[in-house]
Amino acid sequence: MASIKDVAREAGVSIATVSRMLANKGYISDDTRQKVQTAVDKLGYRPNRVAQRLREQQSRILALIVSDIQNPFFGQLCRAVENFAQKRGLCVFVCNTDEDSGREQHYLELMAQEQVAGIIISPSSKGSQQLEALQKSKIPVVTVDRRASDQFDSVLIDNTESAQKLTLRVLAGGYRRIAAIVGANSFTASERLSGIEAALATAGLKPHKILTTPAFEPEGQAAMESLLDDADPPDAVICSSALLATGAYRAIHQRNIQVPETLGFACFDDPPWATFIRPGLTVIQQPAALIGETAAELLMKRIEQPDRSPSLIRLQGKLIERGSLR
Amino acid sequence: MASIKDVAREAGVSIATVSRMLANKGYISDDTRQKVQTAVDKLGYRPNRVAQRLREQQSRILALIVSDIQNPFFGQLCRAVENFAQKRGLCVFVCNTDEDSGREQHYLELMAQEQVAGIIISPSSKGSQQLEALQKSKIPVVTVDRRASDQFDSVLIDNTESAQKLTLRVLAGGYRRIAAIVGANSFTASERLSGIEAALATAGLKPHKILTTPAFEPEGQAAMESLLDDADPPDAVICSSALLATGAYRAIHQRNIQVPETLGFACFDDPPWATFIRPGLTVIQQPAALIGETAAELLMKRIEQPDRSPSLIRLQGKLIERGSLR
DNA sequence: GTGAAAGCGCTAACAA
DNA sequence: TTGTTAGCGCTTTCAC
Repeated sequence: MASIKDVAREAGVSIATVSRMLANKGYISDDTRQKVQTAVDKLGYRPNRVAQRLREQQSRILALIVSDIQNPFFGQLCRAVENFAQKRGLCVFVCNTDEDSGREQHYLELMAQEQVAGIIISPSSKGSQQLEALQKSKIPVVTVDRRASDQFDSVLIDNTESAQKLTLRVLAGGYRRIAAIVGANSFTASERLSGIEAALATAGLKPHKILTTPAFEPEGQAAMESLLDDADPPDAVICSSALLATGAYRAIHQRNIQVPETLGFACFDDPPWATFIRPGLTVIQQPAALIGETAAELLMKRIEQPDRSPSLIRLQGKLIERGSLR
Repeated sequence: MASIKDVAREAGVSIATVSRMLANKGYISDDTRQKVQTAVDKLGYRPNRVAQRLREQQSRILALIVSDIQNPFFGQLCRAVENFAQKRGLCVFVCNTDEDSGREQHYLELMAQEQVAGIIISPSSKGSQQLEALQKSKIPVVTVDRRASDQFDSVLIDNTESAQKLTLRVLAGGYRRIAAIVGANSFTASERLSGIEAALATAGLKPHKILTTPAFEPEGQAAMESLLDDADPPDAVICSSALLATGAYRAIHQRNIQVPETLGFACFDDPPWATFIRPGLTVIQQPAALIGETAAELLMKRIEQPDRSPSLIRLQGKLIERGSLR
């Protein structure tokens, strides 16, 4: 690969001139500009970003660290971040942690070594280790979907309010024995749960049952099965996330239970099958793309002004009715 | 951020010694090793990968360029590539092209500037521009899902054979007026179409109708609607990809058409809603994770031996029966 | 065993 | 308007 030296030699000028001309900095005579351009074209020269990065101490790389890019929510988020980056000539490292704090740690470390300009992360744990690593390396960080500490910029939805909205809708359907399946050790899930409880309280109710479980599909299915097997089963179930809902709905589906008549069902997130079942799934939809875009913008702001005080942006979850509630 | 200089000063040794010790190269006395380690720990030193990269001329970064990471097939593929990379301490740039050759060009260019170690790409076009760019920059390239030229290593499924297998299954259901909705300008789609035609030919049949359309959801829906509106509608439809099938099924769903009785339906890829509809969707499933892993391995081989002749690896598509065919 | 020094490709301060 | 040069942080010869 041709380097700036080759171009300089070819054009009969110094490397500084080539650099200036390419960066459009300082004055360059039309004649020289011409010569350099010709040399660049002839050699197919491309500036080496690695060298630029080392020299400029500024990387033009963003890191996105999430549990799993296959999760449609994160997929959407990723696209939004990537679109943003693309417009500005940035690149994006995508890292999946599978909610494994070891993997998270590994990537945080790696991204620090890579000198990335900033990190957008959905932190898997509130573990102090991770946090320390983030703080220590002075890399700008924005957390999404979850809040790790008030030291970082964060973009999330109004989980509690959205959960209230959804729960009120369940109550409006006449359901009274309302159970919840919620993710374990999850900031988001606990915010949502408190919204559910608050809404139920306004009707003088308590949750019929609360099942707390790791937020994966099989666990969601198992949880729903145990609810259905109960001597006193619920008449409606709310799941705190798409993966849990997917498993839960599978159980409902397999047992041929009538939704919404026998059982009301609703969840957070908008899984891809939500419109393929009958009736469709009533959900709180997160504005994933907007979250991603907002996070990216916030990150750029922090990169520019490292000392601004951290902000917390809450976006609105949207209730989408499709029929899985009476 | 502490640099190797700081560590050297702190430990009272030269930077060469620190470098050697960290890379575990050459002999180092236990005493020095101790001192360096202490300094490293004290300063929280992390080697700067950007500098390493410039010096070693070897980047430890892989690029993954696909149309859309939100497509579950590419999501799975991405995870497989990322898992592979993670194990080896590599990072992955993820780039989405939306099948836009301008965007593809942009990223190819950018990845060359980034000096990535290799590129895994699902090329959106056979456009010569793109190809040239790939060839010119001597970066190792593996194409997945599609073949751009026999100059590159490729990993894909046996599209034609799989299509035959699926079509024979359709025929076995007693369907005879079999239509196909296939992606336009797509290498993969045309391979699949030829398999469909070949299988039909063995039964002395021709496709009842072939609709060629950009492989997106709305187009799939429109195509299916036009088939259903036809005076002589098909009794079975095969879609060449998940996005088309998603749109197509939406049309079927909205019109309350009986599957598999009134209409047999099958497709390539395994959309997430495949098990949520009744009956489930019969598909040719691509081993996405295996494709990703294989591609990553192939890429590493080429990085190590740039001159080995390009190989084409065909993996088997898997017929999964779920009831959408009689 | 260890250190000095060159150089990866680039930008920017300073000189001319 | 252009060139010379230092130096970003690192690895790797080559001396000692």
